[in-house]
Amino acid sequence: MAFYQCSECGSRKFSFFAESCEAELEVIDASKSCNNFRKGQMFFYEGSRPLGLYCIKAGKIKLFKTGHDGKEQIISFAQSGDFLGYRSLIAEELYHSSAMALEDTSACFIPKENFFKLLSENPDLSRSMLKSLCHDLGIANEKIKSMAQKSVKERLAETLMFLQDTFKRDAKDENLINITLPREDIANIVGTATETVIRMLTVLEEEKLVVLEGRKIRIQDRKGLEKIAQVYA
Amino acid sequence: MAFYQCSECGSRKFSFFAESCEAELEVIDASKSCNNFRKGQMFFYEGSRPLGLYCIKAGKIKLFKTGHDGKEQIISFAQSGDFLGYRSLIAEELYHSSAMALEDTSACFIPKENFFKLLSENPDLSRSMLKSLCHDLGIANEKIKSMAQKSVKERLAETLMFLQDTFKRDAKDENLINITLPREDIANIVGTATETVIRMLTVLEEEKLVVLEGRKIRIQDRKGLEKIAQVYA
DNA sequence: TTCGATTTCTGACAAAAGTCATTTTTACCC
DNA sequence: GGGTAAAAATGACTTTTGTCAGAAATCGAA
Repeated sequence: MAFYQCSECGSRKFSFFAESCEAELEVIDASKSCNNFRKGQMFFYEGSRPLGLYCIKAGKIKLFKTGHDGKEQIISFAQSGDFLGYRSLIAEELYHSSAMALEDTSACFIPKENFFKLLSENPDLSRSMLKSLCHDLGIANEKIKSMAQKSVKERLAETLMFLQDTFKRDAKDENLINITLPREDIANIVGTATETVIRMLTVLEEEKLVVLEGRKIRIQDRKGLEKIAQVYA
Repeated sequence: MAFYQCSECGSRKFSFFAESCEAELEVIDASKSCNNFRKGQMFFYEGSRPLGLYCIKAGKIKLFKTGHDGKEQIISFAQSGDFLGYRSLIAEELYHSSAMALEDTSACFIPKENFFKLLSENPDLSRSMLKSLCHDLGIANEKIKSMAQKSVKERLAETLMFLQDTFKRDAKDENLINITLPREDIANIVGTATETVIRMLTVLEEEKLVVLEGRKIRIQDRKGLEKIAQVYA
């Protein structure tokens, strides 16, 4: 397995290590291991014990929970520069969700002891994670409101914009959502049935808001989607 | 307005200041102000700028978001020992929710500069908040799954148990939910219509799981509720 | 390229939950 | 302690979304 130095990593600027000094990067290098994950491979499963965290170098990952009937609920995505699996680690809990690679992924694993040492020795890291968690909690609360109050169509519009924004980083065509998800996965973000997503996508296409290009989705009228999603109260 | 010293405060043991030393408590005392809020009074409104945070001495508060049609979504509650309004403060955002006293409440206000100073000087505070936020984010994600996958009846059962657990601290009768909420507020936690909550409560009463005592709700069969809520996968 | 499997799409129907109108009950205030 | 406004409860009906079955399209591997 190849080893990638943090100092050479192009994803570092997107990560919590963006501001870390050379000395700290060397400490991280000394404790980490680099791994490749094939599309479909699992990082961890709900209910298992966190032993550290992953810092994503390249690739895309979905984080999801599994309901009593086996249906997935996608909670979030991770991509280059993101930390993966740190929420449960810091909370000192078992994993509350599972993580699966959506494409071939390369990631570095930092064992928990080393990570906690970094955290206690670096107030800036601690502060930036604190800030990021507060932001994420705000997003989660907003999602709860959406689930409670918005229709499937509104939530789908919201989700399409979210996907566009989230994966625009290395998009060649910024209006073409830069991740290919089966309709089932989209349904598992929106929180509805696959058939309902399919029907609603057809409606959005009829309304000239999106264009369906096979499995890819093009955002045709972002303003129109925002209006439907009722982003503005 | 009376002033309460942190060192004398009975709620401190439930707060992030539980482990703070005398010296730190004096620093907090020096910067804070104590306030009383009448039932129905607002702490802050969605969209306004955080100027600090509240530490609750006594009383109960609801945190909620308002949807485009004016419907509230209750996000969480705060009670003695809880910090209020720190998520937006730390994220450096405008408030994403509003906070209203559900009963007469007494709380101390800590201005943001003083709080950030405390945070930067006290790694233990920072670490315990980090841990707590990670825990809360886990709860929020679980709620998203519930909203997406569970029926109203299942979510109501979940909510009743949540209310019992959350407010059991100074309950005289542990099976009687120790907070009186109108059905509308319960609906705004569950994420459904008021009439639906009323109907489902009737069903749960018919099934001998709860007893409705006016506006108060008694948990008759906790195990039965757990079964309905599908807490166990 | 072609086959086979998976995914997408469509239709018919069922179930869950929302809405609106009205009655009954409760809590609260003088 | 009675009157009143608010909240809870109930009923009828509508809308939204889910489910199941089956057809069409797409994708990926040989």
